[in-house]
Amino acid sequence: MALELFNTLSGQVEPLFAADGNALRFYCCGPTVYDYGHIGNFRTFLHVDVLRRAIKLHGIGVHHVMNVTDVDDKIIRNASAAGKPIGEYSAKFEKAFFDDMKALSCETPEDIARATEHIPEMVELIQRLAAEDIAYQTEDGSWYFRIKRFPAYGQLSKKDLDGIEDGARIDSDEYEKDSARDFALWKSAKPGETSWDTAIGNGRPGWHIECSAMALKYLGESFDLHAGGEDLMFPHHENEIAQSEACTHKQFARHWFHVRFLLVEGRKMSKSEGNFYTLRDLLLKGYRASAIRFLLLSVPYRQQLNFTFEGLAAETSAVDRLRTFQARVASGIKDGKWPETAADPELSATIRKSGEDFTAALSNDLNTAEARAPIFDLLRAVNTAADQNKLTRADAEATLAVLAQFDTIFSVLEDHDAELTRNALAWAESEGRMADVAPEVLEAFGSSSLSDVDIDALVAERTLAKKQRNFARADAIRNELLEKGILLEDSKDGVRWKRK
RNA sequence: GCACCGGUGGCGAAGUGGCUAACGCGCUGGUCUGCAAAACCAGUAUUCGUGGGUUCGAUCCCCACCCGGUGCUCCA
Repeated sequence: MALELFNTLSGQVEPLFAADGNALRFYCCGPTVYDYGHIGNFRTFLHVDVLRRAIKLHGIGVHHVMNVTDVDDKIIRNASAAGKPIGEYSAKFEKAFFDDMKALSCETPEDIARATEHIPEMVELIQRLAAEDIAYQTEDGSWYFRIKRFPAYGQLSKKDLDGIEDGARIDSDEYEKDSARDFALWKSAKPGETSWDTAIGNGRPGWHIECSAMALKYLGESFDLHAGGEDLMFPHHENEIAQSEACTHKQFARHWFHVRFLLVEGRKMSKSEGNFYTLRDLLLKGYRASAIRFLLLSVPYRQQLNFTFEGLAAETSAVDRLRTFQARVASGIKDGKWPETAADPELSATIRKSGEDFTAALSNDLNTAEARAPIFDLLRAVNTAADQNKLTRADAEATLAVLAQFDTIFSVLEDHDAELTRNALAWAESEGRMADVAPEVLEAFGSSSLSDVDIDALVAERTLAKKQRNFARADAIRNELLEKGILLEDSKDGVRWKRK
């Protein structure tokens, strides 16, 4: 089934394909590295991750480029406040960003392009625009894009510029622009600010030009898809189109993919609302990275997601159930528990269908909500069969294959959660943020927490007490461990424990 | 103000002009257990914001209204 995706440019769901018949070339607007990434940022990147995984699942290669904006007003402001060069300042948050992406199991793009490493490309682009009289320089040395010279302006965000008042909102240092809507390509150097001395003057790039320059460099003048958060549609992406197409006279990106903003507890996430969360905040509160990923992907990308702590708890349970199920089926194969008899045709068909339904839902404009359903259908059908001793080895293996396919997209079945929480704890320690750590997290993962050896010893003591039918002692140990975040599970194969 | 999106069970959420309105979480009951936990099973919306209309038939189409959210400026 062909992968179909909504295209902001056309306003329609369209088949997605690689124009060169080989790899699908796409660009995603990445982070501005001035602070730690928040869950809103990651909702976008997570859905872009699903997009790239879905493309690959359809047997199409990907060439994914993501930029890192490592120079802009906020970085300059924050770096200067911290008394650091902007490079040192932004490097810290760039590393944090990629660590977070990894924690959320996002695949790494084929190319990561930093703005500061592409100044010559940007300068060249501005020169080409200047040659066509589309870029012009103002008295202070800044360069602007003359929107009047690009009639298609507004095509992506469906804006009719004629209806917008010209002359509104004139910035004090932008008074020289021909039109208030003209946007900056290059900002002339200000005293004390980082700048580059180039053929078009001493200054630094405007925000939009980096993406045009880098996309054209890595993906060519015309490529398949361009992605980002919904807020970037205007003006950022509109400006990218204008700059690039005015220069190349070719269509920039064919397909545009925009991810909607999320709400937190029903409101727009903002620092003033007190509902602003970075990934690290959540990990320190004891929420698992896998549950965060699963929640952020639970609602299709074009739909507003309401991020709540109740939802996070729900997804934690859901991920646990899937993992337990996978372990049950896999260990049964290992132990030779599932007979190698003829498979029940009905069950085999159900297993096959769940895989098909999964890919069909995904092909349908990446309907991640719909794609989850068949996995739980599979879980129920196979568990029931296993309970009734009707699960065969062949069906068990087929089940694992479907789960693996599911996980090529959702990527939540492998459990790295404890390790990721420990990493976050280590970070909090090094940054002096221990006050943000929830007591339970400290209890379960902190330096004073029980070691595996301690736990095993207590578990052994409890098992002995149980054997002696000293249930009071056994229950006391169980409660003691529970208070420290250790959950015991008695099974026929012995006692398992896990950290909550 | 203009524009856009949404309002489906306790919560989240999919979906369709007409079969029993997915799925997850929760809850209730059951199996298991020394008791629990975990796991598993079962049950859990005669109904899809309100009022009209179109239609043989609407949750799904049209109109109006109410509510929530978002964009029009930096933002993923």
